[in-house]
Amino acid sequence: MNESFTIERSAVTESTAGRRRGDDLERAIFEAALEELAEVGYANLRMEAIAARAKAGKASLYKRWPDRAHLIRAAARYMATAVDTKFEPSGDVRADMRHVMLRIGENQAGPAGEAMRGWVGELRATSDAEEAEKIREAIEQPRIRVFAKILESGIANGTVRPEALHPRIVNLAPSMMTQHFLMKGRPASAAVIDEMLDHIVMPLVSAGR
Amino acid sequence: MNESFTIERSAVTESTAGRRRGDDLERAIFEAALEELAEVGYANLRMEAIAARAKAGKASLYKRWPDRAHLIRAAARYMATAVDTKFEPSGDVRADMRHVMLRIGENQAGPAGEAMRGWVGELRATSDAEEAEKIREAIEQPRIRVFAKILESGIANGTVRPEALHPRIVNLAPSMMTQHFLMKGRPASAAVIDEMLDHIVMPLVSAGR
Amino acid sequence: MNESFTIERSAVTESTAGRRRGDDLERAIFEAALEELAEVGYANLRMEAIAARAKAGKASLYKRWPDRAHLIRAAARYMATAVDTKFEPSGDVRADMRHVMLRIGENQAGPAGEAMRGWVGELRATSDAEEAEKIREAIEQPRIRVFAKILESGIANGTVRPEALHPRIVNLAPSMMTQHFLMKGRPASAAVIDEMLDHIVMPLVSAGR
Amino acid sequence: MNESFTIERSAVTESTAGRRRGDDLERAIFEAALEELAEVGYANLRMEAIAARAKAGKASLYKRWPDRAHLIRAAARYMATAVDTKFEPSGDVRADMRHVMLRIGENQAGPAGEAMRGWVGELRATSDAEEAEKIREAIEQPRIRVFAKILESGIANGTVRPEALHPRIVNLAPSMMTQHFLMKGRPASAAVIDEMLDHIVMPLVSAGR
DNA sequence: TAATAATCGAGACGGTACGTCGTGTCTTGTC
DNA sequence: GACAAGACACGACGTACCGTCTCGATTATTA
Repeated sequence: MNESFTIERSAVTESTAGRRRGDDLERAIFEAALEELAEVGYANLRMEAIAARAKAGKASLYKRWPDRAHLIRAAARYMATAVDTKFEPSGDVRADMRHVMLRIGENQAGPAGEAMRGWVGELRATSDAEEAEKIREAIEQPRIRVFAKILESGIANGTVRPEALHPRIVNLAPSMMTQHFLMKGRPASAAVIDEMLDHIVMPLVSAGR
Repeated sequence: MNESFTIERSAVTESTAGRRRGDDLERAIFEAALEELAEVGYANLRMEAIAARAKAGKASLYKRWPDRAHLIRAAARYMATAVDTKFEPSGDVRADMRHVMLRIGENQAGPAGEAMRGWVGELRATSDAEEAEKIREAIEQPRIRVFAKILESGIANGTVRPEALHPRIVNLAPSMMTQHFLMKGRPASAAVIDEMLDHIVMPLVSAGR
Repeated sequence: MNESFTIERSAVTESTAGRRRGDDLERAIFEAALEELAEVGYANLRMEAIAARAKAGKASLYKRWPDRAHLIRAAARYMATAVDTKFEPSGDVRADMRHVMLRIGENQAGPAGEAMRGWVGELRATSDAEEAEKIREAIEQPRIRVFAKILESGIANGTVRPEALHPRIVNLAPSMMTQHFLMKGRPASAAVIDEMLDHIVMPLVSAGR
Repeated sequence: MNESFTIERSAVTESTAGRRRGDDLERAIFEAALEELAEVGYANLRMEAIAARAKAGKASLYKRWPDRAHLIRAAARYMATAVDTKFEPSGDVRADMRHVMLRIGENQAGPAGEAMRGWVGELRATSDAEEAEKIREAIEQPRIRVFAKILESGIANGTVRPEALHPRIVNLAPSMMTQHFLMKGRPASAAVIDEMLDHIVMPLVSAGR
């Protein structure tokens, strides 16, 4: 699981001795929250456990975020900045998509997956629709951009038909990954991803049939 | 929201005067649970509120189901028996799919949607995978059957290519409905359904391209 | 502890096979109640435990007595009929008193003691004063009579002064037994009884000082 | 009923604004418990009612005392510190005893009486005998000391015989008060106290017969 | 002797209080 | 002044027992 960022950051944190403040403290809380999330899942997440693991007071948590939901969303955003890095298409559309989908799966297996699960569980039509929309876009937009780039490279070399750039199609692969993860409790395996590509995505986007 | 079944059943229930027992009581609890679910959502659901609305003791709830999750799953199953009735394809594949997808959306707007949201929120890779699989199949199977029937009717009249019966494709439309509902907080509108059909589903299943 | 009456009566009960009714059942409940009382004490007494031990339904208990308190009072009365038998004074006032006080102590060590403890615990100035008075008299009267008889025999042979028949003095010895049992949790030992007699009771009642 | 200490203390409590903690809170709970005790009696005492009256959470009660019994014992000790103040004998033994016995009666009519009733009701030979002994001594010792002082003053002026200092005799008057209160549900009246003194206590302790 | 009524055992039920746990607020003392 | 620690008010949890009620089985009474 995403151990990498934890180690990397904690090195920074521990360099500052004594009592942490401001951003330093915030980072420590995020990492504690994400570790808890990965260990016990959103449904069993306790604010007290996060505070204890971060060696922080509960007040320091509630000063920054009004409740568990907001804290986890912020933690998810914090993590996303480190994870969703660049991706350069190779030209082989199927291989590129497969690669990105596998990476999405790895991400879902970590705290990010649990964060999304919790977010979904508390979402309602009556909730603050605007904020929900923002968060959803924050999750989807980077992925859409990556898949759009892949498709554009395919259009450029003639393997993808131009109409495939329709947003509904561009978003199809990550949507299927999300749906699989939420409903089955674990990310799609490589075999399942292959099926998705061969029976759904590639037939839809391929040029010259 | 699904008031129909409530009225229908309470007629049966109230015919038996005095203290409710066994199935009578179970029905009353289910209906109270579903009403609460629709009103406050899974995240704000309280066992005490269900018991109070059902005019039952908490012990009567805990005697039957070990926790909130089991109760809601059972309530969802109870509801499903009344809702997922037959559907006869007309031969017009797109119209039939559109009709069923709209009905799925209506269903998601009621307690069934909140039940699924709660179920998803508590699902984890480490949870009892077997039971989760059973429940998921109980949700998906009836829908798969309906969509398979629609596609078969299309194959019969030559509007659908035979390869479209692949499970991954058959399950595509309901999956997109689920994904939309979970991530956006409300069911897909008619316009969105039209886009799904025109850009994703119909191109994939249509014969003679 | 008072096993004797239990064995004696259960012989009668078991002679009647099948389902018990009426007085037979009532006796079985009393004995179950007294056994429970001796085992767990009044504070931990459960109606369900009594019913279970008596192999009776709870309704059979509540049909006869409105609550735990009434049941235990009735059980105590039932037991008293067997225990408070006659006593013939020997003429030796101190020895007679000592003997009766020891018997009171034995009685307190059994279910009767727990019954009294429970009765005391629930007594209040605002409670039904009339019934409380009746019960208290039912407990005290037989004892008063015994001690009065002892003192009368002492007056007859000149070892006791006639003024000792004042009710407050007659009741003194059993009162001290009761007080000791309630406050110390166990009946007065023989040594304590000797002290009571030598320092309190005998000096008060003895003639010719 | 002992309103005096309530007012006196609450003045201290209310001086500190905001949320109460530590001893402040403890005092508030004690006073709430004693008021409840006086109103509904030990048998009908509910932890939730005490918490509500003290405007405290149940957890704050259970953090300090494991159960109702311990809380009430602590409350009784708290109250005793304010009540069992000094008493200086006048030399008139009968008048002094009468005065102290009347004060004991007043005390029994308040929450202290209900506390003792509850304590007695839960006492058993099998219970923690050591703690029970401690509590009993805490109740009796101050009284014994007062009565011993009275008797000593009588010995000094020749109205009391020296042998009257035997513990069993010294404790006799308060024991009779306790026994009367427990068995009759209300403290001994002045008339009853006079009888106790004239027929039991004074004859036993008076010198020169 | 069979039918009928009463009583019983078993235990489900609605309700209340329990003792525990987690939330979000607030206070204290430390850095 | 921001922080760690944790006490606090609140409220839901899941459990235990109360006193009521329902059910079918057993027993006594009447036909």
